[in-house]
Amino acid sequence: MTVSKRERQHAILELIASREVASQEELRQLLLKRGWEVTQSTLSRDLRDLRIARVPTDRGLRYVVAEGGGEEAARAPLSAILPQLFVRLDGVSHLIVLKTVSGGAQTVAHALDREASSDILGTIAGDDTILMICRSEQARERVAKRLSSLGRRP
Amino acid sequence: MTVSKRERQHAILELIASREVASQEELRQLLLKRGWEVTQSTLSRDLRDLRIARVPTDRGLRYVVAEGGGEEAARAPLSAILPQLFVRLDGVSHLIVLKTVSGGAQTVAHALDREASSDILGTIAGDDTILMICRSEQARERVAKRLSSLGRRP
DNA sequence: TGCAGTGCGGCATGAGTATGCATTATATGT
DNA sequence: ACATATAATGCATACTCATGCCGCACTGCA
Repeated sequence: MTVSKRERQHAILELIASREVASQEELRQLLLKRGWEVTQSTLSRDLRDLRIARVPTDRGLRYVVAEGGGEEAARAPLSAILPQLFVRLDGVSHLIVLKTVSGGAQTVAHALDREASSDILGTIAGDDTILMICRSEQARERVAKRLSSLGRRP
Repeated sequence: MTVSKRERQHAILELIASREVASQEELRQLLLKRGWEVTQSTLSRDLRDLRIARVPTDRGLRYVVAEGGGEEAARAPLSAILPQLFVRLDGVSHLIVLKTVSGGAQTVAHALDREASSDILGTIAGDDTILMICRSEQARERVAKRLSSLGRRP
């Protein structure tokens, strides 16, 4: 019964939103009172589907709906995404400006951040442009060289 | 060593912010590589202190920093929000790059703007990174010093 | 009507986390 | 410096959650 699953998950969302639920067993009891009889296993899967997490609060662990409906951006390595998204690159002083295809900046910036290069202090991304702050001009040259070659499609 | 606890929790914050961590055991291994040797118990407590939760994502369960007060934090002074959101800071020339937990950059940037320091020409914030343009290198040093101490959690 | 395909959900159990208790380190008062 | 109060942490274990496997219900199709 697909309908019952949907309704149950809906009930779960309402419960989580309206009270403090600390465990799946507690949630199970609450659902029981409303006529839903399920096992902890099912709740574990429901909570996964609904992206509901158990977060530490002042009053202990509580289930809450994870924000942002979950993060975006595939966690692919730079080498995998850059050839697809790279447009061009330029630099001056400690700075590099990297252009990507429209909407690609955040993805590339995250990939860059994940590499945690000491040459790069940080990145700031808009929609299709990334500003990278490098530790020095030498660092900038190294980074620019590497990104250029990575960005060059295979 | 009280200091070590603070530093360790800071390291955890950075790790969580920059990689996908699926379990406390995995986190323990990562910390080991950086010279921190602790048990899972301690990590459980650290994660509680830092309000880091394990949320379901497309790629499985991952630890993420739970969002702080949100609206509430929006008007709080820098000294109140920075300890919660600060990850690390670095600077070069006239620039400071401040890393925050995911989604924290806008909040911190607003707080910075509200302080209207003449040392800072302006700020640009992405999702988890803020670029601050300072009036001079001396100004940069002053600001960096202050932010570092504010960011150091109590 | 019979059969393959798909999804849901229980059961059992392993994976993963939280915590009471005891110990050791650190801070505070005299 | 010594004694006492507090905080930090490890250990062992109870608690809680995630998941492989299996059966059942339903669907589409020949």
